[in-house]
Amino acid sequence: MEIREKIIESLQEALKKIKVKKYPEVLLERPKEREHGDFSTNISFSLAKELKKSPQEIAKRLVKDIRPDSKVIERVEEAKGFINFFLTEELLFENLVEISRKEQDYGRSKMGKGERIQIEMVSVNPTGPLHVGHSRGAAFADTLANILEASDYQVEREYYINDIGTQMENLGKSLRARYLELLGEEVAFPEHGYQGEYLVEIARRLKDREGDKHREEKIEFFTQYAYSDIIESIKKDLEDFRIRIDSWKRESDLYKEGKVKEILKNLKKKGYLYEKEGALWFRSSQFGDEKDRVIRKKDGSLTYLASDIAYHEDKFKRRFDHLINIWGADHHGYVERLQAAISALGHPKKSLDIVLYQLVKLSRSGKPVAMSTRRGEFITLREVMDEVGRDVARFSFCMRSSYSHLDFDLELAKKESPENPVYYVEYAHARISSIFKKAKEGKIEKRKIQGIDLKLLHTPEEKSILKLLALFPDIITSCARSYQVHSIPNYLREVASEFHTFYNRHRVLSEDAELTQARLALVEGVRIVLRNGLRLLGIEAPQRM
RNA sequence: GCGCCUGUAGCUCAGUCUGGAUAGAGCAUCGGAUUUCUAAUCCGACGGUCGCAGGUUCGAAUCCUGCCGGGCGCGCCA
Repeated sequence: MEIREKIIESLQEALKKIKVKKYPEVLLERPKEREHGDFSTNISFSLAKELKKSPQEIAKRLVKDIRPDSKVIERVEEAKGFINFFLTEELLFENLVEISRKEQDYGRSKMGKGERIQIEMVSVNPTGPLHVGHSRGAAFADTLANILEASDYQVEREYYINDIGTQMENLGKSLRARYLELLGEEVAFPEHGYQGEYLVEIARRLKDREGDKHREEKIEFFTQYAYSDIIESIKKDLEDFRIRIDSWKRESDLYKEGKVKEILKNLKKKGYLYEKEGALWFRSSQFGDEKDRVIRKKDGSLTYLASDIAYHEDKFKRRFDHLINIWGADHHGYVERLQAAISALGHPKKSLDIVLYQLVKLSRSGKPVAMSTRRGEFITLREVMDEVGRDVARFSFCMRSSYSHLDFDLELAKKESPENPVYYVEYAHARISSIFKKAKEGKIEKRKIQGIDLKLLHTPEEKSILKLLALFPDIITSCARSYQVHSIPNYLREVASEFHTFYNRHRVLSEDAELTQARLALVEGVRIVLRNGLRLLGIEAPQRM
């Protein structure tokens, strides 16, 4: 049981002695001031009105009735109406033992109860390489997936490939133009063509391998060729960025399997489709969308919405308990209509969550960098990895709320790299590894934690560390609840900071053999938490730097 | 014009969901610390009308309304 729950329980016991119509929810917060305890609650304020007593009075009364579980709560105090809880040392020591016992499992919880969640992530159109904007979404989604897995959800990560439509035709036309160019023919570049250098390279590879034998080939051939080449490079990029994808779903398969037709039939049967001005419309406004949407155009071709609805119905058929889509904020206009479709199909609106992330505002030395896949102006994920490194990129992209507009300056990220938070955290880990190496060299053998007198850890620095380490599971569950990840990097920074402070004031390896053992146990706890936290971010904790 | 996100220290951002105690970090700037397990470190100082104006409340960065600035989106495009 979490510490938090234990405190809440003891408070609820005391609350029973006070008669009110409705008991307010007990909310615990972490006070900013150390003297306000380890946890505090403002519950007496919410009771004040009904009881017609001052919060101070109520708090005092509650404090008297709280029977501090001596194993958890050292003491409870009333202060200006707040109730402040101070944790016992024993609890923190016990927690350290638990960290050491659970090791890589410390921080995991049973929150999800094995529920199946599918996360749709990245899903970049296969018309060009992944660029830096996509990589924020990828890093964010992958980390969120890791967090949910650590919270006992079964997660499938899926990449949805829009591999049909006008864009693919334009891609084929563009490759054909580049190929013919290389063969010395003069061709007009297609109007909506993709101008990026990568297509020239694909054309060159095609020519080098197979010469001019595709001169008369149809567009379809070039589309397929470009598609395979690009999707392979996307897979490689994701792999190198350590993004795991479990399932690749192609839009064209939905058509082949007849699922789009099926969904139209289904919607029609339910009466959610109607003809107007030669087109077929979906009554999305009935389900909260601002207006109805076209699902089949005048020319008979289907819109994206058609296959998207089919796609989501397909997801539900695959029996997930919950769906999460991670989308760039530029797609937010699409959220309502998809939610409308989900409702129309009879699924609870809550079964699909769409988490948006704001796009990265990329700059170089303060100058904005323009991004456009079609014009071929972009910084690729590959370039970011080469330039600032995978770990810096992943950490930076996850450090902020997905809702905040992230500024990412390439030069700054490089220049500041020695002071970059990710190195700060990694450095703490490397220092600890170094201590253990040194201990080994000095023939100091770390004993089992059960036989160590942890009471020797009594300095303020040691206590802060113990308290902070105890919060780790809480941080993870709150991320899992909110579908946000930025508390992880921020928490790790805090852990590293407490460790560095401790390190500068105290020695781990000393003449005092007992104290040495206790401190080795402490820094081992820090090491485990840092490593587990970094793993959630997809970053390997280094032994040395 | 409408919709979504956003505005907190010189810069980049936590905190806003669930109102609470003196609004927190990092970077930058300035000053200090090492005969010691990694100085990619530590300690200290400086720095705030929480965009503006109202409202609700015992209490507002947090909730409500209006306004202003920034980003994104708003097609029978993809």
